[in-house]
Amino acid sequence: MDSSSWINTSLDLNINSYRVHEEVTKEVESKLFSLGMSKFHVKEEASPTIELELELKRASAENKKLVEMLSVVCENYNSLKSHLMEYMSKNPEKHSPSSKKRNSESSNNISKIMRINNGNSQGSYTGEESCKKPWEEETIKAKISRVYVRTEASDTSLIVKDGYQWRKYGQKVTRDNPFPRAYFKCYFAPTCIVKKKVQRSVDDQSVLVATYEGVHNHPHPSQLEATSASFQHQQLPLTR
DNA sequence: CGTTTTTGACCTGCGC
DNA sequence: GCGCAGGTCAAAAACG
Repeated sequence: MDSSSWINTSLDLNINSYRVHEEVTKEVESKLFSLGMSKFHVKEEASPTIELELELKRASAENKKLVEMLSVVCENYNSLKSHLMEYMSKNPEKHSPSSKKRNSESSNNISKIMRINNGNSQGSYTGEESCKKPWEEETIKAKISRVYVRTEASDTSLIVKDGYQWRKYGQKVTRDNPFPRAYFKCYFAPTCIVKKKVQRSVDDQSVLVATYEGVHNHPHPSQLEATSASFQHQQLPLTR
């Protein structure tokens, strides 16, 4: 269980709630635009302005409600998480890794994350995923996420920079895709069982599709660096 | 010389 | 049961 991914998820939820507000605002603005009104026109024409202001107020109220709902969901989620942790610590033998079975890519397991040119794919999951039942331990272990990374079409390397340390253990050409698929294992932590498959997209050759299986049982290397840096910073006055 | 990557062989699950 | 396809292993090659 990677606690950092849980934290990130709740952060994402907060971001999503922020986006709700942003989207509502944009929606109202686009409505204004479609009606052929700039912000200046709104000031000039009284009756549609009132109507729009009312709509904006209604949207704001709705947004506020959604934010509140999200915070409640987050609270419930965190409480469930702590219950799960408690349960797992009491029954560790029930959570040993399952036998080597092929993980079927069931649709409810897959979250598609589109990221172009950012090179950072560390544990970010959709809100839908964050609401998973905590008792679905196996599902969490087999958690599959996809990351799309745009690269130079001429670049033939299958390297997706995400901060983690990966060791390539195989390459295969699959039937549905003429481009080879590379298989990687995370070796940042010896106990980490996360795997990654990287293959060039059939539709767009400049896009690399990285499929992550499992959840890292260690923090992201960049977080470790930050932690050790802050630790050193705190230690400095003592070493004097 | 140690580490990483490559690549062919082998294993396993699934569909017929 | 058989064949196929995807996934993994491990020896050899490449690299720093």
